[in-house]
Amino acid sequence: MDQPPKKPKNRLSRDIVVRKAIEIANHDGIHALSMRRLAKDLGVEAMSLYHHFPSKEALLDTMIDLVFTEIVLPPKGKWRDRLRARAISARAALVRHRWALGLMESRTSPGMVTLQHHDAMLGCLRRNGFSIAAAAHAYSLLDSYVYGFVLQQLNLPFNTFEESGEAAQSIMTAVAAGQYPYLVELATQHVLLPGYDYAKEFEIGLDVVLNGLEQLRLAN
Amino acid sequence: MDQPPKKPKNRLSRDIVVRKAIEIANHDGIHALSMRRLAKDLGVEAMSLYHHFPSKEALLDTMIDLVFTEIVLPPKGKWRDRLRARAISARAALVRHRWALGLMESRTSPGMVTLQHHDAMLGCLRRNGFSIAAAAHAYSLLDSYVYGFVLQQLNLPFNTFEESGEAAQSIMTAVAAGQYPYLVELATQHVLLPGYDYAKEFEIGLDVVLNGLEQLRLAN
DNA sequence: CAATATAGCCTTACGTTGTAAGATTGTCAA
DNA sequence: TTGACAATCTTACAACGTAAGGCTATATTG
Repeated sequence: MDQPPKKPKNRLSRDIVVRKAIEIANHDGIHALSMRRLAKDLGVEAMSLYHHFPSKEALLDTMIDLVFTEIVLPPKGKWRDRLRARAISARAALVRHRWALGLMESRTSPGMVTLQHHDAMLGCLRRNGFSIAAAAHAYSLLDSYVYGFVLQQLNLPFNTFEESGEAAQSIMTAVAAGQYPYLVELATQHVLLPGYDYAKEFEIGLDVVLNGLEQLRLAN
Repeated sequence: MDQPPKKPKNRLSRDIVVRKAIEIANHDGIHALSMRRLAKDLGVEAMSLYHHFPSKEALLDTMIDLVFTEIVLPPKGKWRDRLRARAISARAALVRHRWALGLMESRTSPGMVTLQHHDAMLGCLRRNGFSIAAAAHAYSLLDSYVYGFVLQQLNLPFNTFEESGEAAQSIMTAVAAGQYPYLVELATQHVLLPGYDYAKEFEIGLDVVLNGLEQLRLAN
């Protein structure tokens, strides 16, 4: 009845689990996140996780909700500045957690935090002269831009231009053959130039969108 | 040496395979698309598919490329009308194939068709008074809006409001408790009203974006 | 204090997945 | 007819999510 090094009893919790899951997804990609891998990183067996989450789906939902927690809507200030800050915050969060957008697509239930967030956004619009219809338009337009920009940023062709793959080879030959002249022009004379920052691209488009929102607001 | 019903020798081909794969994904969801299921629907064994595609990943890439084929950029007309038609065409294709957006995120190589498409878009801008920088901005803004709108449309909260689930229950109690007042307002007084069409929402935002592009064009 | 309940973790097992390796077959050329 | 080659099938394996139930340390109760 010897009692070997008594385990310190590091209990799990929903919070610890989901945080480690996000860590894995951020570090090794969402495909690397399996229940067994997650359990091992927590010093535990796979089935133990099911005492805290009914399924992997539920875990993924919780992860997304936690990402939305990182998106902040400033409570004070001019509506335009608040929406602008929130958009920038949202983009940052979604880029920090590259896996989040891809997960959103297949997720079913929005989650409390997400709903709360949407509600706050609509509130900001409604209390600043946007009619219900205009608020719907603005909400749709602004978030569409943010999500879409991130989606595009995450798999920009230029990311893969420098990659070494079999596919890259055939692409390069096509480029050399004079196909894609405008893509080449854009790459060589703009994107690949030193000092180019894609984040700036985001804010330029964002200001265009915000100008559009102002029109929507005034048009009633 | 009896020869039972001689098989008509329906040979496979990349095209037949990818088309059936899309059919399955459209009909039963992308999660239902396994190599075994796909093979069975083609009257074949799973491993036979690997003579036409090196991996499932390659198959998925090809599927996405085929979706992009459905996005048409009218070759003639005013640039604004062309871009508008393309955006509408793009949204239609991405909604027709709900799985495509979710796949884009994890895909690595763009594929010839996709690159060709991007190049045509840039060409339309460059040949209509957009500077390289302005073309980059416009390209980014327009596609971001389209992708983001579809992403949002595919998992709109309102889709799940009427669903019967455990999660829906807790949401409804929160709604009844007066949380999410602006979401409720939007739902009851706008979205859930007869005659509301989300497609119209898309075109409203699209025109705002196109107005913004015009500004970008004139500003240099 | 001892007895019992229970929450937290583990073991085992099943069906499904993508796909590696190699056998088998059907088709066409010589 | 023979041979070659391309297309298909058989078998097998490791990894996946997770159902069912067992074990054990801690908390609750008498």
